[in-house]
Amino acid sequence: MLTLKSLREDPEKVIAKLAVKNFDARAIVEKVLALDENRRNLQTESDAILAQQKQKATLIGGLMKAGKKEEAEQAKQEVAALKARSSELLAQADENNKELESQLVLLPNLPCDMVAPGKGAEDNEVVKLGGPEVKLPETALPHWELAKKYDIIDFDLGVKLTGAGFPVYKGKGAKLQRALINFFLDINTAAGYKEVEPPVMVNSASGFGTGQLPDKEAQMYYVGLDDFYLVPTAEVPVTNIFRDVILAGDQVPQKMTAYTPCFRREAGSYGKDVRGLNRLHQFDKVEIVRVEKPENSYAALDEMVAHVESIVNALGLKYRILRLCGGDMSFTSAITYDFELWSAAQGRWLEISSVSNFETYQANRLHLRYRDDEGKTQLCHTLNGSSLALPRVVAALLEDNQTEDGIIIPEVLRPYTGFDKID
RNA sequence: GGAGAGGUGGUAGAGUGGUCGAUUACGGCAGUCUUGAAAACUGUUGAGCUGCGAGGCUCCGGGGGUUCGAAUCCCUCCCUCUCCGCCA
Repeated sequence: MLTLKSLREDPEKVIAKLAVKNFDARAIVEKVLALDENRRNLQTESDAILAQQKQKATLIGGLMKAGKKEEAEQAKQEVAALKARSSELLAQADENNKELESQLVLLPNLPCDMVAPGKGAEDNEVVKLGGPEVKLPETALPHWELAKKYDIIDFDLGVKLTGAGFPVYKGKGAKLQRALINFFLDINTAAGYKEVEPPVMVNSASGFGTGQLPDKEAQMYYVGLDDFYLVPTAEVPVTNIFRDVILAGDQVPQKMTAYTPCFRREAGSYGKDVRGLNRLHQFDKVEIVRVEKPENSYAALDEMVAHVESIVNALGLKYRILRLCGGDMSFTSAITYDFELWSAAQGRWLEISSVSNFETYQANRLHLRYRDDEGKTQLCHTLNGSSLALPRVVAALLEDNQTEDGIIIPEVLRPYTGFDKID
């Protein structure tokens, strides 16, 4: 969430910046500022009364010891009056501050200066086009047909076991999943990211820390009996490693990578956009997460984009990189680059990675700070990116690499798969 | 899941109703000494909110309660450890 300080210092900038995300923030900003002012007034007043109460309590202790019972009784009466007033003020403050927080979390992160305004996906800027052109045989099939033809992914069986969006990978299909996960993890660790294997269920504090709660609650699977959420991305458990942490200056940056299955309810989605592997309720993803000092976070972002691009290049697939416009960016992001692979058989681009800088937005929720050169605590910047999400990589790989006699496995994956063709 | 013991600052570990944001040790930082380092000695060393400042307030796992006063007593939830049960 945004810091109160940034709102107090320049509310008009906040409103103008959020307009880039097509978010009309004026009403909320004004409400927050009023609540903040009220918060400080209530605190000033209650602090003064609490100070008096404490003084008197100490006094009473002395009187009791000295055996001056009557004076002590008198003082107790006085405290009772103070206490009535202070508890009233504290109750008011409590209510005020809850309201303040509930308003504050409604404000999305500010887009950074590089982000252009825009309504939706059609306004995103293509910053790079790469990879080989795709030439498909006459008989080219979409991946869901290929999956059936070679018996490598069974969507119907998943429906039987669980429901739509929970495919079963079989044979070379299953092996390919494992190969991709290992390949991604290896290339990430080689680039200096530390591998972690986090839980795939998190508590609500973690859900709040990265911004899934309260606004995206309906996107997550919820285990009610234990009050846990299935992770929608490894970003949640990995970033929350740093919740309530103050890092020493030399402990920043932190670079982590993790594989997890990801669980998303995707309520209300249907149609050909969700056909096959295009959108699933459970899918595999390898994530990279970084914690940076503010002055380094944009260099880190560029590095992450270049890193993801190197992975995509290694797979030899046609891709493009988009810089998302304000209207298409996520709630918590300050800037996002999306990677898409071209699916010739479907005639559409498939998103396989999203790399974002959150600046202090998550860190403020997480209470993630570092100690600067002067020994002061400062909020860190957090970043993350997919490197990569598997299903659409598999979709593009199956479709773009199909030949008359099978699907060709990219060179870099062969040490992991142990086969060079699916046939 | 059952029984018991616990959760205190970066760490270890005191503190069972009053001047305790908390003894002490270790660690960290600064200084003295030293050619330099170590050792020794001295000082310093939690976080947040608030205030121009002096200062004030809050926080001893979370929440609630008792009391003039709570780290300390009560209730409740969470977590850790030991034993038993179960089990990959």
